[in-house]
Amino acid sequence: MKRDQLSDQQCSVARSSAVLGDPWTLTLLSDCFLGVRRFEEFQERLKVSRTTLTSRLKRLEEHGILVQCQYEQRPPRFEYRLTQKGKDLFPVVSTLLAWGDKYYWEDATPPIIRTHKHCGHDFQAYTACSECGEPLELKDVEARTRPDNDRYPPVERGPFKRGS
Amino acid sequence: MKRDQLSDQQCSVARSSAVLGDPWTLTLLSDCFLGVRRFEEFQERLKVSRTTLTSRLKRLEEHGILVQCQYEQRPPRFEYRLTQKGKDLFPVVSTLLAWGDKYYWEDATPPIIRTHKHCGHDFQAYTACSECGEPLELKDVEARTRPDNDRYPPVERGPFKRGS
DNA sequence: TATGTTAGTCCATATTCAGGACTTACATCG
DNA sequence: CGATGTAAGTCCTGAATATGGACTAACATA
Repeated sequence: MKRDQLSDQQCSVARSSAVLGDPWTLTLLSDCFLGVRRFEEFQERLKVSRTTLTSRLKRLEEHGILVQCQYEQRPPRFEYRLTQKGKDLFPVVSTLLAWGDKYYWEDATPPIIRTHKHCGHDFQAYTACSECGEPLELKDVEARTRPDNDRYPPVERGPFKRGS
Repeated sequence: MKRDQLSDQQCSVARSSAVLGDPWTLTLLSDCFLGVRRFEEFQERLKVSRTTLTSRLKRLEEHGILVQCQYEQRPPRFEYRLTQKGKDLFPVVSTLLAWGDKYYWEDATPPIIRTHKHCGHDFQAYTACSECGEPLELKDVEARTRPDNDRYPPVERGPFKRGS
């Protein structure tokens, strides 16, 4: 299967991955959340080739995650901004960052520190249940596929069982 | 820059992306959380080429996210299981899934439904602040880079400002 | 006029991927 | 005994994608 066919799968992770699933896109989005908006700035920070950057920005635009805005008339200049759909990726990037901080910096201070203005503390993101607000743990989650989902049938052994 | 050099960057998202940032890896992990463990089963569900699957499994193993366990002596057969580091990716996959459910299924029933055994309800994941427990919102977060982080200097315009 | 800036495009080479055939090491069926 | 089946891969070839650097357009500034 090719990457763009992933968009047609009966699985939200597969569809999301078709758009976000490459190393530059995720890092690029992380930069968006830090306020980066311009081509040259992305290129300098990511150190990705200009062709690849162009294609990633285009894909994110096609999928409605970024919009190109003109910020100068003459000469015509554009920048990229997050749409609401893009802003809604904030939790994804935040949890990815939290995981990276945990496993790639361990006890050291991570390279980017974030403060929650609401409570005034430096924080990490964690994930919780929308219904009861408790932190989400793998062992408390039971997944089932919708009956008509023949593309991703349930696993025989049953999800989340048998130790490691 | 090449993908594996991302692992050396002063940015947790970049490092995480170096390992997870491709469409198959994320979908593969999602299947791991559904209980999938065997080569043939991954291959059949993901419909990815066998060579690519082999390389992804190898990478996840090298990074300590999966371990290969022998589940049968004769003939020797192996399966892949999540380590603790791998299980800690559950929030990442969960938020990615929540985003996909929101934007690719809108009001329809998403293809995979998850129940929180703790409270008994079907749920979606949301992300919160580790210090005060409030749901995390982009506008409440202020990010700063560690002073000695010359690789990812702060953005001039300041993070998270100026509307869209 | 010369140089600089921003947002790209173009091109040659290098790397990676898809899809299918093949392999190894056994178990089972007739 | 020989044929077929199964799981977990490897090997191969052609196709697609990425890299890095040069180049371009459309202006602004010195």
